[in-house]
Amino acid sequence: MANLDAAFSALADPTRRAILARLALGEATVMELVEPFEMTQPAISRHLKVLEGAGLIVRRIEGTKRPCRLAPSAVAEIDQWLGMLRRALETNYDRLDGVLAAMKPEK
Amino acid sequence: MANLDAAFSALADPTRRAILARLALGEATVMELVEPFEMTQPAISRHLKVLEGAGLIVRRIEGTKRPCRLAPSAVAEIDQWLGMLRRALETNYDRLDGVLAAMKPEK
DNA sequence: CCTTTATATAACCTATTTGTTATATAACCA
DNA sequence: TGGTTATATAACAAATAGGTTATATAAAGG
Repeated sequence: MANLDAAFSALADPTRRAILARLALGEATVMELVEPFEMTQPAISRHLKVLEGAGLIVRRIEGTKRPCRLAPSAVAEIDQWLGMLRRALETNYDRLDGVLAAMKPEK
Repeated sequence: MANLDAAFSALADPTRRAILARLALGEATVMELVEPFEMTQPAISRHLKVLEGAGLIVRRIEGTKRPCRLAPSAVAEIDQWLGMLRRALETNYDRLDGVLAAMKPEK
């Protein structure tokens, strides 16, 4: 699952998560994404490359601009993997509940 | 959200995801976790430290052993953040559906 | 006690990440 | 056509990650 590597790794950076949060509000150009950060344009361009590589965003070409927006594919894959963890945790909790329930009468 | 940094970053490594998948089946000691990998024990110990730091696992002390198991906290936080993305994507899709629906009659 | 077993830590190396500045490209506009 | 705007890329530095081997620690077991 090389894609999960890229997706989780992309999400590990707070700047990139902030970019995704911004894109959740709608499409934005590179300069619009640069504006809120205290960071140079090349730095943001590279973050965008990482996000695109991870399948988290897609870009159109519109004259000299490259508007970005969220892509659905990667999120689904991440959700699926986390689902495994979530189910395991629920199971463990159920088991723990069982243990606690069994202990109660003895007390 | 420094915790999300650590959690996503921890999940970005395939060895660590494999460890979590193993722990989803139940508690395991360090040596039990080392066994399936072609990697030294110190390497796995460090992966465990990263997972613990991210709040993804917890450890007991049992004599000389340190059995690990999944911890719930971090997964919930990740889910919450991804939920934001998920909702945004659904909204965009709805919007796209609307656009397509509006286009149909014109064709 | 001494040895073995389970785990952690230190020192080290290499590759990758993340920022920078400088520069290239390519569309737009006057 | 010549200047401006939007974006990408290259070259570089500093920090971090992820592995190794060697060694420390501490409980277990003869």
